[in-house]
Amino acid sequence: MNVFAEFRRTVMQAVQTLAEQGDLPASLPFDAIAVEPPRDPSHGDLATNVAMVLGKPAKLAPRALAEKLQPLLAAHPAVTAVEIAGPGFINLRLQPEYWQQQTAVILKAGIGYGDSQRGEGKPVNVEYVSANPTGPMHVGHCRGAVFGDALAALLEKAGYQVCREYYINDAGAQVDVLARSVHMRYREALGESIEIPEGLYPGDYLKPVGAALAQKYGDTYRNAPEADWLQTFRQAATDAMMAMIKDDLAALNIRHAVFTSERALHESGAVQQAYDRLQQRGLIYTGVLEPPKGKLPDDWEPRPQSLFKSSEYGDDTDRPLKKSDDSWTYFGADIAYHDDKYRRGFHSMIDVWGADHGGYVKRMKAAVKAMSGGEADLDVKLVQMVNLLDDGQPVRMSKRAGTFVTLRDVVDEVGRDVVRFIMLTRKNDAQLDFDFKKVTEQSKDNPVFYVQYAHARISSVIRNAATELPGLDVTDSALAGADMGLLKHEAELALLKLLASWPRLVESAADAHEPHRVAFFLQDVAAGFHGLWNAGRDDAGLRFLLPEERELSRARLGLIRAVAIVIASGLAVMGVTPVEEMR
RNA sequence: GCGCCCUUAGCUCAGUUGGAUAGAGCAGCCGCCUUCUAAGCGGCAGGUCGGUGGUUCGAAUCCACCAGGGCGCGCCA
Repeated sequence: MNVFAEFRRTVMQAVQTLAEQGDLPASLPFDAIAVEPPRDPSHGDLATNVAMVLGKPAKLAPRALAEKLQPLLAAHPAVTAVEIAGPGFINLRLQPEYWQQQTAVILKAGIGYGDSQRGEGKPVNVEYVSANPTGPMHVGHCRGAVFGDALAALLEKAGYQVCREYYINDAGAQVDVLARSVHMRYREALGESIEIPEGLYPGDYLKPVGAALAQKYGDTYRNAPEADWLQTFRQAATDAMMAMIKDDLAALNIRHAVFTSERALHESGAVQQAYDRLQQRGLIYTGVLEPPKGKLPDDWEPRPQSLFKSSEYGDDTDRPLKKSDDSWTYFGADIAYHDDKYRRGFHSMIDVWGADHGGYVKRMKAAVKAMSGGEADLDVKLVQMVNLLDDGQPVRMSKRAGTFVTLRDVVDEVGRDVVRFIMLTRKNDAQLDFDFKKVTEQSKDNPVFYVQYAHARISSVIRNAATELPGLDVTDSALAGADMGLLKHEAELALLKLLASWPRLVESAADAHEPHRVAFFLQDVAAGFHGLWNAGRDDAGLRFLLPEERELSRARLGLIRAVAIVIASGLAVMGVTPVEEMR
């Protein structure tokens, strides 16, 4: 249950009632009506802009409209006061009982608290990572991986049916380079002493792939022409690389449901079919592109190519689907891939890309719009760079010097939960510093620690309850039966109100495709809890465990368990495991 | 030259999709441990929301132009 959504319905019903009485025009637009927590808590529990939004269409001054609504809203049993403020805000105050009972709601819902039906089970496709299958994942892939996975979890919590998907770029020239690199390792495994030429992949991770091929084929392909072995080696190599990548992702607890191969799209004819469909719509022509502005390549010359009219769908220029030698461009295949998603029933697609692909966004959105006749929507989330630091000093990375930082290095160094949490502490389009020293520091500078510490403290209190209050049933279902009316302190009520806004946050974060909001929300919740904890130091009457007052203790244990549940629920979206104790 | 993103406290960043007096952490200053983990908490101070116009009841948020920073810019992937 979402408090704000519930009262939004109450507000709309009040407007409806006035309309039926003839006091307001019928069919007023409800879309812009919002019921929110007011920024300043002294304004009350809930604030609505209804009078200001409907003032103009109803041809009434906002404050006059608010006055008409006032008695209707005051009739709600939980409402204790309806105040009109400023330009026409309506502020509602609710009975403390209303908030107090949210404790039991949370305890009963458990980790599923905040689950929403906002998505109505609609399918959403989230494509993320999609690192080229040419080597292990490096730290640069990490943020997109975590972001995409958390976004997928967030959308699931908001009631969407989510497909986590990975696009394998196994058709370009880079996988041929991979195959040649593996052939070198194959020869090496057969006893040759080799030197990896410039332009091939030098990494040691290809040695076992070469060795396996040597085992399997002996020296069959040792001196054979490339045409004999390229396909076989390419397949073996990309399979091995994908296995390695899946392994790296598993270290982050990331598992995609669908892997789509670019090569398979070519081989099945899907690329050609997508091309044909666009051609039938008259969106393809043969033309010559303008030379690129700024830096003109030395060897630039005008050549006719197959172009897609992406400029008709918001792109800056038309884009090539085929190269001048008539082979497919990457974009050509990517259109087929998105067409394939659309045909699998996804009218809502999200792609998570690195920021260096920003120049590609417009054409891909244009393609999705064109293919689906405007039915499907693509949102591209660009994930900015991560600056790796160690105690404030930039970590220099160089493949040649062997200081290349892989995803696995980072996870091994600081742990999966830390990586996942930190990667979500910035909005996706802002750069992020990742400091090995700071992220493992146990202080409130470190948001992972701060939130985990709150959860651990609550677990500690529950453990201590056994000795302080012998015989007390501290299961959630038992605590839900406590007299929550005893939670009267201002700080307790403030914390309860914050917890009750979790379902609303899930929905707004899911709408905006912004999982980082969960991380910030959890820091607020943790701060509220730590504050309450310390209030018990100044005033012993505010402690959670009071042997003399069993019923009050039960209510407070219920409250802090509700805090733990909301933290666990948020961490679940982020893919982080809540801890029971620190170390 | 063009496109996209960014610009909020000394620093790092939020800002509930246009709401009321713009928030948090760090750094600075002042307090709080015989009590459930002080690994924490409370308080003070700190702002022309890059700039100028516009849209409206109302703008950090939307639009236009300008300035600064980042990324990208024929067939690469």
